[in-house]
Amino acid sequence: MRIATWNVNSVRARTARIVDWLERSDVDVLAMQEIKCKTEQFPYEAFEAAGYEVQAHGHNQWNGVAIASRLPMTDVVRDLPGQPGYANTGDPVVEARAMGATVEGVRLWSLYVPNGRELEHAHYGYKLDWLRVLADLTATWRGQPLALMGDFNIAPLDEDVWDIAAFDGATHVSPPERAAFQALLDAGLVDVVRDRAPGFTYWDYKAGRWNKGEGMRIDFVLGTPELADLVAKASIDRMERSGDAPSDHVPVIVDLDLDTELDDDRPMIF
DNA sequence: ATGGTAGGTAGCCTA
Repeated sequence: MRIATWNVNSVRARTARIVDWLERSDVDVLAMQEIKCKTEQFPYEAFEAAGYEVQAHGHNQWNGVAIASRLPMTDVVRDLPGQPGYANTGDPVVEARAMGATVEGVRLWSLYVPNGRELEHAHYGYKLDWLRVLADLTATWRGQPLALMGDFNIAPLDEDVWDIAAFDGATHVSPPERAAFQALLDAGLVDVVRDRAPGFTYWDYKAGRWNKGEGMRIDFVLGTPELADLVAKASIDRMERSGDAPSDHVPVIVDLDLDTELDDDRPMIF
């Protein structure tokens, strides 16, 4: 089974490009982030015509996640249990940043971690709170094949940005953010892509970052040991950053060898 | 060069 994650930066702005990529890449399950539309606005028909069922979760023009699969999805869950909310003013609102589904006995989450904006911004504290909840949940999800897939908006290592000196005082590389990412690993997850596929996953539209090769590695697939045991291969499709109207992120792909025997008697934990 | 671009939306917000 081939699974992938991709911050598509508006599913409606590049529907054909995404569906074409899915078919061409022989992907079974795609976790999308930043669909930038309401659940009911998702372009379901184009995906269904290509043989993919879609479960989407979007409240408005911001954020939004979805999972497209050509294998049956079960136990679809929207939002993290206990997911913190955010609002610039007024009461916090739980944003559409997480959804889970089970495919072929593998629990998958599509996650869009808050950006953080600036170190002094309330959004930054929100980001850290969000990651704390995710780490606490991760501890309860252990013992099953599970992958957290998405845009984590954190560059864990200095080499994950084009020039660490350019990030002095910036989000995505600050020690608290990196500690929050490490907490996910400490909770039992493994980055199943890093040792198999080097390179960046995101290049800002601004300042010609793509043309200058100035990217960031902020999209990840983090798996439990049970998931990691199934991984045969991983890759980053960096050429998806080129061409006509690309997303600023590219797909991250993981191949799972499901011939490896799974313990079907083990109960799934949500 | 002290900055850019892109999407959703209809005035700006977000990244």
